[in-house]
Amino acid sequence: MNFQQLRIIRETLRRDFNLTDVAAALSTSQPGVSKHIKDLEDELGIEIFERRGKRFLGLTAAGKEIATVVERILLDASNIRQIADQFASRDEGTLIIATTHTQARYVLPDIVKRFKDTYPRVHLTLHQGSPREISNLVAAGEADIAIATEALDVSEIVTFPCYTWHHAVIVPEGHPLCQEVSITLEQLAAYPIITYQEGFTGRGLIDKTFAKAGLAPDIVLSAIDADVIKTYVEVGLGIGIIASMAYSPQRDRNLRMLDTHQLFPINTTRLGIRRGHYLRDYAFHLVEMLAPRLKGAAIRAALNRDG
Amino acid sequence: MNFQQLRIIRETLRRDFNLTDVAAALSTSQPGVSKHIKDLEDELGIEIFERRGKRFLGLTAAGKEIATVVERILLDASNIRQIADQFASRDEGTLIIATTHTQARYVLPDIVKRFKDTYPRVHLTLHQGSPREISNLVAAGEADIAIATEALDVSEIVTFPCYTWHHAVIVPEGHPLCQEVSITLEQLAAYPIITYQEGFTGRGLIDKTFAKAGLAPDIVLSAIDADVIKTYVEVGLGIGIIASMAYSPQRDRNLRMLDTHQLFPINTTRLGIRRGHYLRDYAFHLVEMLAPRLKGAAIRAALNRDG
DNA sequence: GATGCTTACGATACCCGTAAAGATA
DNA sequence: TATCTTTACGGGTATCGTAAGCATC
Repeated sequence: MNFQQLRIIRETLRRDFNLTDVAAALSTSQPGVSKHIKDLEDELGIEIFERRGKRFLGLTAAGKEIATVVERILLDASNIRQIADQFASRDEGTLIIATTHTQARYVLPDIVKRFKDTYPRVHLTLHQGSPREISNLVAAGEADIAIATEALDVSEIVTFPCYTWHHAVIVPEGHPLCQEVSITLEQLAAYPIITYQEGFTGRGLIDKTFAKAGLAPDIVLSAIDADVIKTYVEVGLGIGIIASMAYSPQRDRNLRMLDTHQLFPINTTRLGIRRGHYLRDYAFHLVEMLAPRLKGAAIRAALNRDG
Repeated sequence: MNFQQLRIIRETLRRDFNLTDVAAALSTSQPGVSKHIKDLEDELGIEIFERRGKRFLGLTAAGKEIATVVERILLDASNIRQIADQFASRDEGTLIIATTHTQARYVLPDIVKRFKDTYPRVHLTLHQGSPREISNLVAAGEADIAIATEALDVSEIVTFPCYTWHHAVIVPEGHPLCQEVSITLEQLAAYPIITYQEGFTGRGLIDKTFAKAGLAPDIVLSAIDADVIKTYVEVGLGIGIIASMAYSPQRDRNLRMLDTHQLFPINTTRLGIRRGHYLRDYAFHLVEMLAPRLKGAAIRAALNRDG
């Protein structure tokens, strides 16, 4: 048994049992991949993969149990490298954050700037994606930290509350709703609405809120990001519901944000880290910038629980 | 990084940083060991071991963190082999039990017989040793299951209650205590006493019981096993305090066991398994024979908690 | 016929063991 | 001086990549 064999097992799962893809992903030859699998199966005396003829279809029962252990070994192997890097150069290295448009555009810029100032020698990478994509990146160990409001509840990932926020309503300058002192859901539902797509930035809670009130709002456009929403609110397609931090009086001069704190429930943006993943000290500092309440030691402990 | 390097790291800790011993233990050459360590340190860019000149003294700070991960990787590697064996041949394999004299001599024979009948193709090995030795064997992964009343409370080992028992007093036929209806600690303390050594078969509880009653018993002989104790009770050196299951009316015709249930607190014999260790199905059956209350699924869950 | 896996084979690199030298107690 | 580690070197093996062959879709 060697690490290359284990890497091949893992990659075979990720590449949907196509050994040609596996070879490409690990930048080696396809026959080599075949042989490694065969060698390992021979050594263990069992078949790890289900086959029809020469095609690979999936895992055997034994393969399923082995796969989880293989994942853990490879995670630990990368942890050893992380630990070494940590001691070799405390303030130098890489950090990959996977996050959504909302965070990347409206929340992270300040924090990233502070982080870069503190750790100029850390190579910080941001990966933007849908909550689901983010979640997969972190679960696969391809990103260190996920920051999102949705879709982080998978078993491989430990999440921590980061900060809370509310949805707000935006309307064009001079819109009738600007006159109202206290706005109700019924009033909102009377207008065409532009907001996030299902699965993005708390859309689920918006739907639930209207449904609970027995209202069927007319969603004329669902977008992935607040910039698109604002654009169409400006042209008068409807009123917008966005995360409040996406509104800035300076930038959005043609728009008004209405106080609707009481209408929609609280959203919690969470950060997610892969269970068992070793994080560099500077990563914990970033986490503390994001959520001052969270302490490095507590996070380390949570990451190693229930391995 | 490869597995041989990791094995060498682990063995270096176990052999107290003597590379010559490490080479012998892994049956390879000492220069090879040196080179592997150097190669790994170069690859990681840090020193794992503290050195004075050419001598190895201990782990560096980085080495300490890495060592725990190395342990886990090697444990998982052996788990993969176990899983493979499990699927290759469900009722065939090996099982190593580490236990004390008391268990091996008076409790396990029946269970071992039943187990051998059920699983004739499993190679069952018993390792007898002191509680401390047993504990080390299981923690090092050299035995699968520990069975003992003492010394299993180390962090690497998960323990489960197995069964409970009491200490009993044995005296030679015709001893004055045989006349007494209800015996007190004071009466016992009036005679010379023969019992277990410190750290064996509940000796600690015996001492505590007398101390609590303000008594200072005269321990004229401390032995490791009940057979030695019984021998000296027979020759009249004193009265014996042993685990009740060590007495058999048939075998021990020259001795009488006195009912002292109420005098000494309950002892619990526990079984211990290394945290994260994968056990074969037949091992769980043995556990169920030892403690019918314990269920395989619950044990598997406990072994994987708090990795 | 296109895609995907296995077998065959030669070059390379890695790993191991022996021998000798150097450091430490 | 005895013990222990490092350096140096040669032989063997494992790994890798290319090329060809064969199954599956």
